[in-house]
Amino acid sequence: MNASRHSKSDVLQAAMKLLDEVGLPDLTMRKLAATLDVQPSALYWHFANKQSLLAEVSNTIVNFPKPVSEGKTWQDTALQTALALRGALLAFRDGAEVVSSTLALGLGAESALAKIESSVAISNRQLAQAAAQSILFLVLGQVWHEQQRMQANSLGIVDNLEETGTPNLEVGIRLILQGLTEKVKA
Amino acid sequence: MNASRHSKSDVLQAAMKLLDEVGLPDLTMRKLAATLDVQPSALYWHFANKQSLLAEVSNTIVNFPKPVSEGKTWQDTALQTALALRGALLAFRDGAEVVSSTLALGLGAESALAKIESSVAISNRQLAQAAAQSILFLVLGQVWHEQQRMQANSLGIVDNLEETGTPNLEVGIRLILQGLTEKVKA
DNA sequence: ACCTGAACACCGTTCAAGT
DNA sequence: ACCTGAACACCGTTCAAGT
Repeated sequence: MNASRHSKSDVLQAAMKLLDEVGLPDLTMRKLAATLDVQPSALYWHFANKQSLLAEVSNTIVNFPKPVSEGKTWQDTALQTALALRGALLAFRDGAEVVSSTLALGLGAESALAKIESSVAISNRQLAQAAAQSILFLVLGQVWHEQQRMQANSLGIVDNLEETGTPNLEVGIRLILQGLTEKVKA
Repeated sequence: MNASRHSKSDVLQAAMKLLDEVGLPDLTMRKLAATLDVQPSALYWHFANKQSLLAEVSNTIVNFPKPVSEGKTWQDTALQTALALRGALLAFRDGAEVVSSTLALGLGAESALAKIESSVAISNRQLAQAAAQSILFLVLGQVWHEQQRMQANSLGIVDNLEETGTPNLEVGIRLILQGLTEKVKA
């Protein structure tokens, strides 16, 4: 089906496609190689190891455009940025888990934090950083939860339908922004 | 060294000891069996699978006493509860990752959320729940990050010494509590 | 520049059978 | 009640060699 050779970005694209189709637990180097009609060992010419591959997958997932800030309060911009991150994570199966792990290992996806942090337009940068981190973890945690439920539901596990996805997220973000606003006022 | 047979709680204890010694990636069923002088298959008499084992590990990790609330504002109690959770997660190697995963899969550790939620003594329970979830994800995300850095450092990876562990966490929690306080006042 | 072939050192899990 | 033995169906990764 495909006799030609592959570039690094071919492998990355195939990885993201496979991730979206089968989820993170089934995204193995061997299955990825199979989709490219190649031996597993061939992948190691393009990427040092699986973690590096997943790091680039993560970078691609969180590479969404930063919402414009014209004519909005910084609080609005920050909220929009957080929701844009949520959307980016939801665009790929298990996106939140992939990005969380990469971030925890310090291997990539830092732009997610950077975008949120730059949207928090207050002069106390130390405070802005703490708030941005909080928002980041909140979005990652909530979306991870949400995506896991999606998979559980698709597998027929009934899961006591306690649907509190987006509302809770937005409420949480607003609480942080509210706290920030008060703290800056004082 | 140990010719006697084992109970379920023996296995659980051994799992937690091994986790603390070698970390989550090396906590395998085969290695766990070896520490008990038993075949890997023996573990499956006690636990249906590895996830169930990790769920019980998670439950044990987050089984810390809820701080007393006498003579404190609910904001103080909530903060103390969050910090107690932080301490509980830090008490075991990779504690945050273990608990995060179990929570995401919906297999256990719900008491962590319950304790935080019950400390948020406001009448709007919907709001309290959103805030509690935010605090939970914040603590988990931050401690995960922290524990990963600990391991990276212990492996000699220099890691640009950007030490912002506890301070950021406490700041983030205070922001949420501040936002909550304002919202309740209004 | 990109891939094969073969191997190494592992995994989680099942299941019949033993005591 | 608790465990063994043996197997099944996988993993990630390395490395010499090929084109």
